[in-house]
Amino acid sequence: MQITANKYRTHTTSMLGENNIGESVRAAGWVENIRDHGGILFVDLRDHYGVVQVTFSQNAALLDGIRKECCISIGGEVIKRAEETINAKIATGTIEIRARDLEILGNISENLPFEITDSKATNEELRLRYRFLDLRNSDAHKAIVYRSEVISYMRQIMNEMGFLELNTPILSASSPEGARDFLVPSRRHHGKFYALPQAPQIFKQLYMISGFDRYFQIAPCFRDEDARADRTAGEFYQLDLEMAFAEQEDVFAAGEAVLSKTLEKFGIAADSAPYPRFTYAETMLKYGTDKPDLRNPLFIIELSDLFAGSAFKPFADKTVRGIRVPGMASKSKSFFKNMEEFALSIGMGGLGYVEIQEDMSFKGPIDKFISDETRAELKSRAELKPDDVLYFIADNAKNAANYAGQIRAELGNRLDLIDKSEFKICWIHDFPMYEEDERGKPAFSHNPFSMPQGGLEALENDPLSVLAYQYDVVINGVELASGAVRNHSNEIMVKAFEIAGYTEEDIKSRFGALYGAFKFGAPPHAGMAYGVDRLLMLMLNEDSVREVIAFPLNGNAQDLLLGAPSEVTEQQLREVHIKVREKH
RNA sequence: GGUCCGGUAGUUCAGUUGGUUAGAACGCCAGCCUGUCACGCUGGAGGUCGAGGGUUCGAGUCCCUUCCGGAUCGCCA
Repeated sequence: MQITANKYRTHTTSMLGENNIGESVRAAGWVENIRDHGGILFVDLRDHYGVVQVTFSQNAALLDGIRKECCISIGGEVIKRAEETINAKIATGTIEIRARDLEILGNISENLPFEITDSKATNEELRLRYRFLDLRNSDAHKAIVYRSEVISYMRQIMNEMGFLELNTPILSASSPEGARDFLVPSRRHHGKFYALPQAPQIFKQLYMISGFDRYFQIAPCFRDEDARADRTAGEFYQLDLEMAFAEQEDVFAAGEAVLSKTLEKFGIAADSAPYPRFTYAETMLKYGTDKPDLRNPLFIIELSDLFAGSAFKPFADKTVRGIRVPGMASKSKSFFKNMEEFALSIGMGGLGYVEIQEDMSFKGPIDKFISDETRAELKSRAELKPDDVLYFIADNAKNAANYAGQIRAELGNRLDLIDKSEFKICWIHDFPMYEEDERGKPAFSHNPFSMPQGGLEALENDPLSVLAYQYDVVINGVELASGAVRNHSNEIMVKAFEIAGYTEEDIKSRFGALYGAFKFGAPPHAGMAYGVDRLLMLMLNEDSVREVIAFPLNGNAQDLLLGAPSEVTEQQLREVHIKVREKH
């Protein structure tokens, strides 16, 4: 990190070391702490790169009025520290600067709203209001540097793989499908609006149709939907990629390459590629979710057939799933009671279980409803061993998988079965093209632009049985990427939309750009997009995406630092032909 | 919009069955201290207990309303 020496500094803290001993240097940064020992005072001077200790003795008056977090420039001599005063915790710990002069560069800092060295302990609202102070904290600061380095490396990998970084418009058209758009009123076109892109989807497909072979972009995406811990309000970044003349396997290979190389480069111990794959149907049965946390060793098994005509009403003719929990029978009564309470809290009717005794007999309230034959089948199917517990989840076909998934996740947490240091990656593929909506009609379940497996002919079958070339990457239960082989044929597009209740005219009016472009020869193409913020969150083992974004909106989609969203002047509103209605 | 949890000093929190002047730690201010690096020691300032209303002899504590924050469901093709 070389800098040009100027009146503020000759060295950054990272440039200072034992080879500077005896030199006259100048450093600039912020006062992290002042330790006053009477005859000698120590100042920790922090810059972007690190910290160096500065000492004052006879010239202590230089520090009059100086407070923590003042921005200063210090001139002085680099001194080797005595052996017993070396601080191994900092990179510059074997030296210090004996101050000769001091210049205050900005205002004297006011009392701080929170301690910089411990800012993460403060509530998030206050941190975001003073984010420029929060980001002085070395961990928060490093997260932003790390973000820059990771993104930069991903760019490098994508370039090496022959992808071109191509930009797409920010002011674009509102799309009727998907998330709520952020709208931008037009001044020149009365009553009309731009929309910020939810994703560069249409444009990257248009790039393919334009003959560009491989596209990528670190793309900002905007969605006016409520935030979550793993989902920022308003905007987020994707590593978006698209490939022409590509099949699903080509995207898997490219997607695995960029992810595994990035994880390796940054020292994350993760599964190496190729990543395990699960079809949507498999993961819904085995893990009860389409974003399984594979760190949790528990899994779900199908038991419905064993209880088809059962005397036990709650199981009879229901979808019944089981979860074997090894070696858990010794758990306290309250543990089982609390699990049942959890089950009720998520809407389940109850949560049955049996404990497996030493002699392999079952114990538990519902054992009396289980026949010897069923008991034997359960033992073999669940591979039961003494001291195991077998949980039963029974409900209608629609809810059973979801409930079983939640029970699996809850057991994993309560029994502390999840190794937080692990990084478990998988593909989920073969998503259904359609699902039933509230009225029992087929609706697109994910992306209407995906290619149905089997093409036009497959669309003649029961819509709910049609699979799409649609896939996700999941890490530790977080949906990290999503992608698809795109439909590139108008014939299939018309048919696919017809099933979901749209006419050809609907397509022309709503998705006219793609429909019109397909008419002139579109290449088969496929792609995917990684959530950059989520990936960084996982790599840094943070619980919230907001930790890896320099200036995130808060949970209510507000920027407390700049005060967005804000009211605007009447003049501004007039220019864009907007009248704000009274709130009621 | 629903559900759950929370709001007490600058910050993080404690506060018992409703009962004296609402506490601790860190930070801040003053004094002392020449080797600390979470410096130490002594002293001090700092509170509309989110807001409003109610019950009560008495409310941080109980009730109602409301505002704010977090998690979550809805939503996120």
